[in-house]
Amino acid sequence: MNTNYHQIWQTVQLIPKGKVASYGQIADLAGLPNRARLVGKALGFVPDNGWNNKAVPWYRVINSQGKISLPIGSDAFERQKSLLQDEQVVVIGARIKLAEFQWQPDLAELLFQLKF
DNA sequence: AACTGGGCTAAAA
DNA sequence: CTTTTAGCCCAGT
Repeated sequence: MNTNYHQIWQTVQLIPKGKVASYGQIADLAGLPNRARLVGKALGFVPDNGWNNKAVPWYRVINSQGKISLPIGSDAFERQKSLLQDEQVVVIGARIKLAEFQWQPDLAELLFQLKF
């Protein structure tokens, strides 16, 4: 697989349970500025069934407006919403409440984990 | 070598 | 609050 995808998945794994981050934020932290769309694409490849959905918590990534980016009412949307709610994240409609952008990574720790 | 369409964004209306 | 607009970048085709 693409190196960029690994960089992205790796960064997404750093989002703590019960918190969320935006596509752009993940792109920046992964060292890929201005590539939010790539993050969306990369997350689309993460299997959401069984064991793997906890290895890479794709559902903790939302858009810059604080909302779930998937089409409202789609299966994928409902899946993301319930996975977030399982972690006590409040979701009203597509909008995330209480957990918006509250993930503040420790930069030193982040860089360490990314093996920079 | 184009061309296209995305799980995007910031700013403006 | 919402929708639009105009940038944006690149993997896949």
